Amino acid sequence: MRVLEVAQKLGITADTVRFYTRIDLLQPKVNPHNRYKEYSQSDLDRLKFIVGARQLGFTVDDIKTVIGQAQNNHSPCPSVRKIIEQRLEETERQFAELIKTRDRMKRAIKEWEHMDDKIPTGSMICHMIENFDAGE
Amino acid sequence: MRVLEVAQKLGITADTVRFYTRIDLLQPKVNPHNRYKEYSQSDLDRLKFIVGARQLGFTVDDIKTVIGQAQNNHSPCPSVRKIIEQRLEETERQFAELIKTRDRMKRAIKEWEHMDDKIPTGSMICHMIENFDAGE
DNA sequence: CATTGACCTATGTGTTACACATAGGTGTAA
DNA sequence: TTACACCTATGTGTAACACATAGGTCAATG
Repeated sequence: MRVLEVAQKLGITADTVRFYTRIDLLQPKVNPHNRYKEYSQSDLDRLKFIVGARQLGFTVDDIKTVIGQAQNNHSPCPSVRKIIEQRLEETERQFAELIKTRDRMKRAIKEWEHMDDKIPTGSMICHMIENFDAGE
Repeated sequence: MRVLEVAQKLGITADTVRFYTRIDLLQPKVNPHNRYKEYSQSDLDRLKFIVGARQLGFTVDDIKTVIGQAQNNHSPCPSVRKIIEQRLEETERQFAELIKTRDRMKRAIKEWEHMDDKIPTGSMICHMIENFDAGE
C-alpha cells in the first residue's frame, strides 16, 4: 500500500503518515525505482497502535518509548499506565486553563455589547481590552 | 527598565518579553554601549495591552493587526469584536475535543485496572491500547 | 584597584505534531 | 503519445514561546 491508502484506512492524512515515517516510527520498504514507500500489513498494524495511543493523549515521544520497550521484549504496560496518568494530569490542567479563557472571552463579549467603539488616544489602543478585568 | 523588570511587573517571563520584542510588537530603545534594551513607560503600556489580549484568546498575529489599525488612527474595536467571536468558536471546538480526550483517558484507566500486563507478541505492542475502543 | 561571583543580557536554536509548497512520478484515457 | 488529473518525496513553515550559550553588570571582597 502507498501512503494515501494507509492514511485513508485510518482516517488520517497522508502527511501524518509521512511524518511518522520520517521520524522512524514506521519503516516501510522503499521502491528503488521511484523511491515511493510501500507499507505492509505490519506497518498498518503499527500505525493503528500509534493512532490509538495518540487518541489517548500519548505524545509521539511516549509512543517511541513504548514501542522501544516492546521491541526489547519488555512489557510496555507498566509504562503505559504511568504515562496515561501523567498525560491525564496535564490534560486536566489544560482543561482548567481553557475554561478560564473561555469564560473570560464570553464575559468580555457580553460587557462589550454596551460599549462604544473609540478612536485610539495616546498609548491607548483599544479601551475595551484595556479596561477589561481578567480577574486574578 | 530592562527586560526582567517589565516582565516581573506583568507576571510573565523575560523570554516572553524578548519574543514580543523580536517580532517588533515592542520597540524599546537600545543602549549602544552594551546593546541592552531599555523599556519605557509606553512600552510597558503596550505590553499590558498585549498580555490582556492574549488572556482573551487573541493570537499574536491578531494583536499585530489591531495595533496596526490603531497606529493608522482607525478604531480597532470592530476588528476586536470580530476576532474574539472567531477565537471563541475555536476555543469551543478545542474544548469539545479536550473533553473527548479526557473522557477516553479516564475510561481507559478504569478499564485497565482489571487487566494484566502482557509481553508483546507478533505485531501486538500493548494489548491494553490495542483493544481499547476509542468510540466513533 | 583588581577580582570574584551571582545574576543579568542578547542571540541562536529547539520544541510539538503536523500542514503546506514544490518539483517530479503515475496511470488512464484520448 | 500526449494529455491531464492525481499522486509522491522532500524541504520548509507554523505558534508562542523555552532553553542554551557566550558575554555584560555590579556590589562585595582582597
